[in-house]
Parts: sequence; structure tokens; C-alpha cells
Amino acid sequence: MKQKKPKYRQIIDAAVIVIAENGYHQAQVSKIAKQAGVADGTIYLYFKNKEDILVSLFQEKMGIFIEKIEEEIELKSSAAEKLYSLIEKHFSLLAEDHHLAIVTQLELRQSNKELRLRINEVLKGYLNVVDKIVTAGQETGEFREDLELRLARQMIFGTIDETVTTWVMNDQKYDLPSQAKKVHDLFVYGFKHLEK
Amino acid sequence: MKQKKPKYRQIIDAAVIVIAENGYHQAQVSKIAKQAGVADGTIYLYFKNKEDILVSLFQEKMGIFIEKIEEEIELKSSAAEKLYSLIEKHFSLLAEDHHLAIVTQLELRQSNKELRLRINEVLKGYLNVVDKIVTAGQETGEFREDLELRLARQMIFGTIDETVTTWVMNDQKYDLPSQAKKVHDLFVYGFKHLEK
Amino acid sequence: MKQKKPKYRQIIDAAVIVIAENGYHQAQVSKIAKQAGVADGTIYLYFKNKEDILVSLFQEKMGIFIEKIEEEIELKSSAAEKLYSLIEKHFSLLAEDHHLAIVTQLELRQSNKELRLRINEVLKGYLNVVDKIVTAGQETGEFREDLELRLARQMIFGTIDETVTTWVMNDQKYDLPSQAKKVHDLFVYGFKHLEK
Amino acid sequence: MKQKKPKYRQIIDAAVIVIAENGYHQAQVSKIAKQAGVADGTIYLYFKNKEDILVSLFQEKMGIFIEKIEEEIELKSSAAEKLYSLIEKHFSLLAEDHHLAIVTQLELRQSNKELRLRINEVLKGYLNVVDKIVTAGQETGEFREDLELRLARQMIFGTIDETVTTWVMNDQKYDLPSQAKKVHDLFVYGFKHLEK
DNA sequence: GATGAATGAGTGTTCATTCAT
DNA sequence: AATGAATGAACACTCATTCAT
Repeated sequence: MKQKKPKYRQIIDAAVIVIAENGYHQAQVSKIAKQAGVADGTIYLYFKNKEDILVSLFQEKMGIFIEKIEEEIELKSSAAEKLYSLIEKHFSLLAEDHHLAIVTQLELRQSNKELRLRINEVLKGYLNVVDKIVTAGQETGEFREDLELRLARQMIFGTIDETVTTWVMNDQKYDLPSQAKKVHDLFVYGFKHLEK
Repeated sequence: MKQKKPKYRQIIDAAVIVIAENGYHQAQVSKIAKQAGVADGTIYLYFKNKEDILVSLFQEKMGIFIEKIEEEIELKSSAAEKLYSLIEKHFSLLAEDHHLAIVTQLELRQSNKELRLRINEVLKGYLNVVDKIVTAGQETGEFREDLELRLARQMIFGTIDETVTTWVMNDQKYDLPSQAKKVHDLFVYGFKHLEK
Repeated sequence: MKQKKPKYRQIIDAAVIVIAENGYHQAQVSKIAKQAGVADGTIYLYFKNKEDILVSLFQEKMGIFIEKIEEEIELKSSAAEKLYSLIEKHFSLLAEDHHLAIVTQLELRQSNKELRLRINEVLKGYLNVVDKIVTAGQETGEFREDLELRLARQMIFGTIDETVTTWVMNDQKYDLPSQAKKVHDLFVYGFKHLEK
Repeated sequence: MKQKKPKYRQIIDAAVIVIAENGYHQAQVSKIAKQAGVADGTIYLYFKNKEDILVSLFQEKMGIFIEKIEEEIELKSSAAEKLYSLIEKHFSLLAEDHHLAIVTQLELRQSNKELRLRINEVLKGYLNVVDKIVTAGQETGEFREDLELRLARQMIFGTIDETVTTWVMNDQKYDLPSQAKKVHDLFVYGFKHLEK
């Protein structure tokens, strides 16, 4: 089967809209069902439970997210360029989808610990991409060899994430993608070999 | 007894323990009361409602947190040293209080939007400290003048926060304070004047 | 089954029984649900909240009450006869339904001001019937023209209500409908033209 | 002891004010204590419990009420005149004390069954006065001998009470004592001997 | 007598999930 | 496959009353 059942995506898209517009705690299953144009019970033919909707939502959206970022990265040769593409694409993909930005940066974080652990599993795919860029940079000599992978990863993800969250909390007032260059600069200065 | 409001602190400390051990959504008022050794109703003599316990908890703990960091910073003269003290103290204060680390990094983030907005207000005090260090560094010429304050702030807070969260999610297995030096290096390389 | 909204009436009837047997303040929603043979949550599919159950109960029962009285009255031609039918039917309808009598005369009066205001709205339908009889009596010359409508209404309702309440408080020991004649006499003597 | 402790009356007067201004269900003991200018615990030195405050309030106020009515009645010789004095005094005493009118007509009726039973005990004193007037009227021949005492009592009390309640519910907009004459007329026409 | 801090029992309502149709 | 009526567990908060001071 090439295509998931249309209702599957229909429900996930409804969930993004309902959560973005009502907030996590006001996103009842019945509201999602209504937005999707199906009966409450129908939800349970496609998802095990409510948590499964949210995890699936994250997997689905993050899967596309990572795919698009990887496509972009493959076009670049240097690690620094790859890193720039990652930041720029991350910013522009969320700037293009206001609802998704709200859901991933604010609403889904209110989920309970268990759900967040499963979301973290999905996030690992993203962090792997980051890791590959850093490791590649070290192999080609672009980045310091004594740069700790975990630390670099935490800085890249932490900074990007905080930057997007601040932007969402400020009601997405300013242009996010245009911040990519400056963020990128901050990273690579710290990653390069120390010059005597 | 000299203690000012023994019950007030008693209840806040109980809340930290109950939330850390049971999770945000399993931290019922009655559980907090029991842990504090008072009746349910007594809680409401010191706090307006459940949300008020959590906001007060954050204010109280974060207030002490900021105070201690500021004390440490004042002893240093250069911006780079101040920044190091901030990171090191941030890490060590949370490493010393495992329960508090769990509560601030994982559990309190599950609170609803309104509560998080009030928590963000408290956080501004911390971010102000960060801002002052960066601005001072620019005035003394330690840091680049074209460094954007907001970006620097997002990188510092985002990286520190992500580093602590990763550490908590890994069950606080490794030593956090010893990471301070490497994190600090990453920051200052990006903040310094570009060398030709 | 032909019944329109079986559960709706089922719940209202259960409420009458529970309130009559336990008293207003001991009539918890869960008790009403149990008596009705439904789950607690089911109540809220048919009623907005607990107050809505009580207002609906009063509307439903008082609606039938007024309907039956109006049917009876239409069969009579003179105002005096209509008034007699009103009294007699009022008494007999409550004498037939001991539970309802307790609920309307004793228990529902303990409701808060807001609820009683809404109950008074419903009562206006009854008072309108009274008004129509008095006015008709004045038009046909049976009753004095200088009889004040509001006063007559207060005397009729006040006396009937007090008579029923006394009867309920005396545990409905004596026969209520047989009092109708004497009550009626008291009214019409006061309503008639003064004889010189 | 000629005079009850001043605090006893102080608390009762505070209760009347608090209940009239806040409603029965918002008249907490602590609010009454504050209004009376005493500590919560002090209330319990003068009253067994909250219910006791309300019963005492009713006894105290109704006692004065009955006393004053009896004084007025004694000045009259005929039963009809006595009845008129009763009505007029009842109306004017409540018209003079707006707070008390609200408390007796609206708020105290929200009390639970047990409290109302005890209030009814107090009311009996009032009803005895009514009974004496009616009986005296029958003995002197003013009123019909076949007039049933209970019925006459119910009509007199029911009508007066309903009249006052309507007036309170209409925010005491019109003059109540001036209604006494018309109410009195309605009664005596029904009480007199039938004229052929 | 007077205080007021502390107590703890009690309940309306929501909403994820099920299952007969 | 699709429906949607029915379910029932779970919890923050109030306030009359007590009692050590």
C-alpha cells in the first residue's frame, strides 16, 4: 500500500488544527473527531488511543521534517554548509506552518512524561542528522576533534529550539529564517580549530 | 523558633518532593498536604489555589537560584569568568538537588499555558542576569559588538537548559558540573572577536 | 418504543424521588443517577448541570400541572366555578403525588436565590391562570371591580400554598382535596360585591 | 440578669446584616464574626453552632415582633380591629427593617428542613395570636361560627406572607403598610356571617 | 473570656474509551 | 467500516468547628 488511509491523515491534520487553536488540554478527542468530520468512535479504528494520535502526529510531521532537511543537506558538501541548511530549513519549515509551530513548541510539551519519552524517540532521528553533520565536520577537519559530540548536539538543538520557542511566544512577529545566518555563525566559531 | 513562615516553606518543599516522585499529573493537593504533614485545608491558608503552589514554588526556588548565581558572578571581574560562573553554578545547584532538577526540567513543563506564562515571568529574572553579562562583555571589548543580545541569550539559555534536561533524562548518571568548562568554551569562541 | 426521550423523564422522575426521600441537600447527582439507573455522566448528556435538573423538573411538572388545571377550568363557565376547579385540582394533583408535594412545598424552597428566581419564572404561568380567572370574574360582574388583581392573586396563591405546605408538614395526614370547598368559600365571599 | 450579654445581640445583629447583604449561602460564620467584630471562636461561646445563631436570630426578632403586635392588638376591642392591627403592624414592622424583611422572607427559607422545623416552632407564637383573634371574633359573633380555625389561620398567614414576599421580591418598591386595609377587607368579608 | 490557626469531610463535572447497532 | 450514546473514575476546594494559648 503506497498511501495510508486518507482518514488517518485527516485525523492527524485535524489534531494539529484543534491543538493549535484550543491548546493541548482543550483538545478533546470529540473535538478532533468533529474537526476531522468523523464520529468519535472512528478515531479508534485508526489509533489505539489519544496518546497514539499525538505520537503519530509527531512521527508523521517530524518524519516529513527530517526528510526535507536531509534532502537539503545532501546538496551541500561542507559540514558548515550542511549545518547552515539544517538551521535554515528548520526555521523556514516551521515559519511556513504556524499551526505546527505552536503545536511542537508549546502544546505538545504539556504532555505527560510517558508521551514525551516517546516523542523523544522520534526526535532521535533529528538528532542523528545533527550528529552526522558534526562527525563529518570533524572527519574533514572543519571542526575541532576535541569537540564533544553530545555537547555540540545539545548546543545546536538547544539553541535552535529556544530560538523557535521565543519566536512562537512572541506571536511569530519577526522573520525567523533570516536569523539562520547569525545562529550558524555562533555555532561554527565555537566548533572551529582554535587559532593561535 | 525563628523560621518566618514554617508551613509555607514546608508545603513548597513537600510539593517539590511529591511532584518529583509522582509526576506533575499525579501530584494531588491531598498528597502534597500529607507529605507536608498538614491537613488539606491548611494548604489554602498559605496558597490561593493549586496553581499558586506551583508558581510560588518556582518563584521561591528560582529566586534563591538567581541570588546564588549573582553572588558568584559578583566575585568575578571579566565577562567570560562571569559566564563561566553562571554555567557552573547553574549546573551545580541542580546537581545538588535532584528533586528540584526533575521538577524544573521535566514536570513543571507539563503545566498549562497560563501557568507557564507566569513561570516565564520568573524566568525573566534569570535571563536578565545573562543579558547583563553579555552586555558587560561587549562594553569591555571581550565580546563582539555585532553579537545580537537576543541570540546570545537564546544560545546560552537554550544550550544550558538542553544540557540539564538531557542529563536529567539520562537519570543524572554522569557529572553535570564538570561539563561547565566545555560549554563555556563553545560560547566564548562564538562571542569573541573574529581573528584574521 | 414510542417514548420520546425516555432517559430525560427517567432522570427527572428519579430526581423527584431522591429529593423527596433524602432532602434537597442530600440529593447528590450520583444518587439521582443511581435511582435513574444510569451512569453519573449520562445525566450530563441530558442536563447542563445539577441546577438544570431541578429547573427542568419544576418546568416539566409544573407544565403538566398548569395544563391539567387549564383543561379543568375550560369546562366551567363562571369565574367562581373556575376558581373552585383551580383549587380542587391543585389540591388533588398534589395529593396524588406525595413525592412531588414534598419536593415543591419543602425541598425546592431550599434552593439558592438564582434557582428560585428561575423557578419563579415558571410559577408565573400558574399566576397568569389565576389572573385570568379573577379578571374574567370582574368582567362578568361576579367579582367586585375594585378588587385589586395583585392582592387577589396573593391571597389565592398564598392561601393555597400555605394550606398545602401545612398539610405536607403534617405528613399529609388528612384529606387535602376535601378542603377545597371551604377555601373557595373564603375567597368568593371576599371577592363578591358588598351587599348593603 | 436583666440583659443578655451585649455580644449575644451583637452577633445576631451582625448575622442579619451579613445574611441580608450576602445571602444565606454566603453567610459564613467567619463573615458574621468579622461583622460583629469578634473572633470566629467567640461565636461558639454564645451559640452552640451555626444553626443556633439562625434559630436564635429568628426567636429574638420574632419575639419582639409578636410582642409589639400584641401590644397593638390589646388596644383594640373588636376582632376585626384587632385583625387590622395585626396586618398593619406586620407590614409596618417589616417595612421599617429592610434587612430583616429580606432575611425572613427570602434567605432563611433556604435553610434545611431541620432548621425550618425549629423556625416553625417559633412561628407558632405568631399563629397563636392569629388564632386568638379568630376565636374571639367567633365568640363575640363577629365571625361565622362555622369558620374553620385552621383554614382561617392559613388564609391570614398565607396571604400576609405572600404579600410581604412579593413586596420584597419587587425590591420593596411600593408602600407595604398602605396595603393593610385592602387585605383586611378581603379577610373579613369571608369571615362574616353570610347575608341573605 | 477571647482568639484564630488548623482541621478534614464531602461532591459536581469532564472526557477517553467502549460496543451495540 | 462507521456511528455516537453511554460509561464511571478521579479531584480541587470550602467552611463549620475545635482547642492550645
